[in-house]
Amino acid sequence: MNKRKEQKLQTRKHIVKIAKEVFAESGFLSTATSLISTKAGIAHGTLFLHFPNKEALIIEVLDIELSIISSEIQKLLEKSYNFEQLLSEYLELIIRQENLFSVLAKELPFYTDELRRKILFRESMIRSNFRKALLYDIEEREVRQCDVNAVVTSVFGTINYYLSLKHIFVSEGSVISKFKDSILSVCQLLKTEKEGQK
Amino acid sequence: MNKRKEQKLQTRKHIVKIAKEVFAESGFLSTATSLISTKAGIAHGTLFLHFPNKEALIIEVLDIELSIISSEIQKLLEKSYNFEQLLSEYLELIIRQENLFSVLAKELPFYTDELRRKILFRESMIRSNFRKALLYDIEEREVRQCDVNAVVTSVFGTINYYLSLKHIFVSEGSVISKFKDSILSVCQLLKTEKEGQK
DNA sequence: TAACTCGGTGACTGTGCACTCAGTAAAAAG
DNA sequence: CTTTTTACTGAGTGCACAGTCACCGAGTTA
Repeated sequence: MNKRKEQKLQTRKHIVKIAKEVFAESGFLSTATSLISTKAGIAHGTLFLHFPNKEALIIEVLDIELSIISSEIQKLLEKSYNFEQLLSEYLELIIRQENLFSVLAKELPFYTDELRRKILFRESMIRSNFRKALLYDIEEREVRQCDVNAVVTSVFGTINYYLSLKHIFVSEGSVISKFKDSILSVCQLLKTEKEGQK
Repeated sequence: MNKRKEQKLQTRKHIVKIAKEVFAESGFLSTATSLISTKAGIAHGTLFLHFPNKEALIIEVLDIELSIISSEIQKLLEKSYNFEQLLSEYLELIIRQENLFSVLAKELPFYTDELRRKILFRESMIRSNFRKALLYDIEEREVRQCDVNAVVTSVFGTINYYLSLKHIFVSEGSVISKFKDSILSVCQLLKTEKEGQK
């Protein structure tokens, strides 16, 4: 009862590890399960012994990735930055996992409801933190009055745009790195005139 | 030599007409050619008699649609609006063809180079007009100094975001209608303090 | 009218894919 | 040692889809 369970667990872990790599490289939707099994050095059937179907594997991988991201975000928030610094740090976080973020941005419209809900749920939590930061900045008179929701959506939309068309904007390396300053430049518009007018 | 050519032309036109409808409804990528032939009331093979492959049909349909959009944009430009009005009119234009725009926003990352180039070429022309309008506004002191490119990309990114996730934001009807005011609210940030501070 | 042309047909082919299942060998249980 | 359990195998199945081709029949030409 020991050696077998141990082995099975190892195989499962190994599948998840390889799947994570392959998915981040080629996307969840267009990656064939047979590719994962080949890369993992196991039979195709073995995959479906550990996961009832492809989607279950995707969900497993995604849950792991999303919780890692969430905990990183949490760390950022504890430093209680203002909007601009929060955005800057968030962009750095994306850069570190840009392949995955890019895949999600591209494929999100085509996911099943469950997958999409998971992703959008995390995103909405992150957004609410950005809203809070912005509202605080406004109270502190660091930032002009504005439609907080509109600003946050605009920022997320812009990031999403760069990520989903990543391979058009850069042939290799990070899009977000390349356009970080451009994305952050919106913050200048937000600032009250005294500092913003440059 | 007459009746046949006539008939052939009619069939071709009919295919394009039906394809336009089905593609706008279900997207270029996920629409099966067999569905188009069924809806058009012709044999599956007939389709490949008029078009060498699926992509050729897509290109035909897309070229027609894009040129219609281009000419509409041209009309807008002749009225030489400022940035805010131009954006407002552009959003109205999108609303009129929102299904098509939504499909393009979603699928763009997955198109072949040729298809993508066609779409991005039109888009880049439209963007350059937005840049011009914004630069003019800045000269006229209607608008603050800002990173023109960043602002335009941000606006297009936001629109793209709403379009690509349309079915999440609204169950039916137009997303852009719903969020038009929100998208336009960025223009308030652009305005010089005298008017913008509200 | 006979011979030929050609637009249209739809069953068929090939491909890529998720998922299955009878069989195997090694571990666990008796 | 024998029986049972089980992780794993990989050829096979079913499906969706783009694209093909031998054939048909109406239109055109001689």
